[in-house]
Amino acid sequence: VDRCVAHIDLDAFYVSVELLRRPELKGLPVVVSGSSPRAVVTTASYEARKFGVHSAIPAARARRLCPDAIFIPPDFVAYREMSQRVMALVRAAAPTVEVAGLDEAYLELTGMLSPRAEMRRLVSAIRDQTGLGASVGIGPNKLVAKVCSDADKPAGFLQLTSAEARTRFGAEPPGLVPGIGPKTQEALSALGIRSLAALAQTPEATLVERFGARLGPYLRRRARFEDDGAVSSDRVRVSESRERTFPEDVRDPAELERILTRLAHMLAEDLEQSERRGRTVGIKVRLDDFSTHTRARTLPGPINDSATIAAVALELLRAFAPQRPVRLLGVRIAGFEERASKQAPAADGAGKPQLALPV
DNA sequence: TCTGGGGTCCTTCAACAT
DNA sequence: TCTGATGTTGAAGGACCC
Repeated sequence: VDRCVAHIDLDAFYVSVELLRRPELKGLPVVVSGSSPRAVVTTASYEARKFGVHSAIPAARARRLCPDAIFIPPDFVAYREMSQRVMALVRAAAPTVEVAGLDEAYLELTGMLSPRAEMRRLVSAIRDQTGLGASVGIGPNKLVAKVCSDADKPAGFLQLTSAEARTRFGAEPPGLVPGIGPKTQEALSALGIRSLAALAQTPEATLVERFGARLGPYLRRRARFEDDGAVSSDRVRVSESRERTFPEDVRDPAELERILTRLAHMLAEDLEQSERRGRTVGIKVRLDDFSTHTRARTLPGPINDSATIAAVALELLRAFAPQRPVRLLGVRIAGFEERASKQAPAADGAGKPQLALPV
């Protein structure tokens, strides 16, 4: 049975939602980002990208790169609402859909007579009913589908086999492929491996030696565009957190405790509303040198009240007693109790190893 | 000049159980 | 009883993703 998977990705999603409300900005460089001195760009319009403004760069740098850009603060409520409208259309197009963020989804199309036509219809439906543009990739697995949707945007539509993907992207750096980030790419480069083709041809033993028994073979499979990961609808949240980066580092312990208490309340509010309880409460502390530290404690039973979360979090913070100015503080809960579950068979599709690479 | 917020999952290590 | 292999849990740190 030949698999067929599609990946659909909304083009410049946040910016596009903003342009629906403010069409007079169409054609201009538009950037969605927070305004704090430490904010980063969440999305840039294609006009802004010409100036080198991309997601994840500091907003201050974006302003220098493109002083004429229109900066708009993010409105996640609007994006979530629009995302739900789009995903309803996506789910109507295939029985198995994996939503992978507000602006993208995988569709299992195996066995479908005309996947291309179906995806064309879906893109049209999204455009007609929401005004948003989307790019589509189709392939024998999620990896090929994802790389294809990315390669051709905006308004892309690309279908490749694994062999075709190897040919087309062989000269690209390994980081083109999802799952190979900056650290891994750097480690590969140190081995002289600077392209997907080179990675695909590297003996497995070499990669195992450097990256371990799981990550090594995984990297080689990625470069060969092999992927047996399942398109899985029902994914359950494993943890939930609230965190804040301060405009300026905070040293005062009392101030940190007030902030942590507030974060605990925000987290608890959500948990109580959705009637979820967890056993593990943790904190996250990022210091001025950007080192990140976490501390956690598992309680005898599940809880979700703000008093308990705050109490545990404060204890953890006092025990950690940061010795440097703090840039970010967060609180997290995990270990949720089973939800009145219709047990799923946990049909795992091959894990995705990721490894810490010293140096 | 730095580097958000919300997540997932992997690895390592220690403690403990079998 | 001692020792080793092996599994489970929890904690901490990281890599990576959108």
